[in-house]
Amino acid sequence: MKPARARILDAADQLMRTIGLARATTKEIAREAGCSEAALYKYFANKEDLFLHVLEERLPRLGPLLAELTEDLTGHSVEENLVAIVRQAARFYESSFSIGASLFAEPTLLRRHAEGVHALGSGPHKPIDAVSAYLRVEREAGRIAPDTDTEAAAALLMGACMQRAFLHAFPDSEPVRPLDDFAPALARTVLRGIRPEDTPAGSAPSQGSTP
Amino acid sequence: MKPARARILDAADQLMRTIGLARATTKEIAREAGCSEAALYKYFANKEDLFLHVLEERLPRLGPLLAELTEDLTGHSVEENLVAIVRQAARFYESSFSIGASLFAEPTLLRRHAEGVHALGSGPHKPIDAVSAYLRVEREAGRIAPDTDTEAAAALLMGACMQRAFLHAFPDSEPVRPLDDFAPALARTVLRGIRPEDTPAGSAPSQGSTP
DNA sequence: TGTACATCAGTGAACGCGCGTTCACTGATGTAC
DNA sequence: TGTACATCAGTGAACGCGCGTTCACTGATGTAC
Repeated sequence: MKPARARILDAADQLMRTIGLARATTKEIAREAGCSEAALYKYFANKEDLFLHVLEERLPRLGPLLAELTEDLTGHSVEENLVAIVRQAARFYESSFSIGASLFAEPTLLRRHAEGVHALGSGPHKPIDAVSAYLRVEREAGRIAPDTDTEAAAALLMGACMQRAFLHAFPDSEPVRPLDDFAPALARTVLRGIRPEDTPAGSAPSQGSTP
Repeated sequence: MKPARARILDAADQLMRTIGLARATTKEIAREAGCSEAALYKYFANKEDLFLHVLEERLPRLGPLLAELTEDLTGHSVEENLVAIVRQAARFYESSFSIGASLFAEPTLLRRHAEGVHALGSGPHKPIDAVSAYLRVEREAGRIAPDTDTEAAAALLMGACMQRAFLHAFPDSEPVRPLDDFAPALARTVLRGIRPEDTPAGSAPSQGSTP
């Protein structure tokens, strides 16, 4: 049997995902962990402290994602890399969205969590930054357009992944597009754009009111 | 002075945005609305009922956004339309994100809200659907590429707007890119793509392992 | 090996507080004659 | 106009319940001699 502390963290994590942060009471957590309520206070100062440790120790890290980006860049095409990035990101957001979102119900907890995350030099903008950094490398290498707004491209890709996680977690919602279909579609759209084929690559599609 | 019912809804809406759903107690709502706690129960069956009415009557509608899309399509360029869409969507998500997110702390409330929204024929996928529908019109008109994946393009644009709202609501986060900069950057990137200029428009950038 | 004590993980039961909700009530406004 | 009654918006005070937290305790395991 796992040590009690780990069981408590697992239980709290599990309950936050199922019955929600608001209904994850000390009684329920203790029941799920198979211990007494008093035991919670042997390992954590109070309930908020417990939740902060769940967030720190149980929320998926985006380190692996970032690692997958920075290595073997040139081994594959840009499109292949983008597909891999989108797949990873979509999974990451899918596994962390509902817990992350529920923090907005308790701004105090959210703030404390944000401080902790900030102190570790991390933050919710990190995935976008990482993708943007990857794209800058590709731009230097001449594998994407030299005037590419890498931040915008990264925001588009990561945003779509996060929104997909949101739609997935929303009840009674239509099933989301399968990842095997979603990831290539995003990569392809960002890479090629939606401009009609006969438009010259260098010209701006809209010129405003120039005569 | 406003009628009591409206003041109560305003107070609850306000508190959900500031101190959060979890701390928006009947006592606080009554205080903010300038009435007794008992008065809440003259207008709403219980606290959950009150919150559901806040969501229904105080959350911004996306009707205006949808309306702005469907009229005067051809009066402007595709890029101009996309910029307008992104601006509207970003504002919409910014004003509804924190309340919407906090519902994930109370899955029962979220489910009830989802049922209500579903019964009205709406849902969180509606903005994406609306943008996708707009893009299909442009595709029929030949103003964007005939093989455009309109759903993917819409998911990219709306996702980036929602993620921006998330980053904006997250504490201690770096300031988000101003809308006047953000909206044109997204529109331009989706329209043009990030492919290098010398790549022929018709050819697929990656061909996999074809010899 | 046996005995006395120390350490440690964990508990049952109680605590007080804040919550959502209800109840009998009040004072102001409208209405009939 | 005055009087008696009805309606209505809203309240003060209390209610019981569930919550997070604490306290004195227990039984198992380790340790010294």
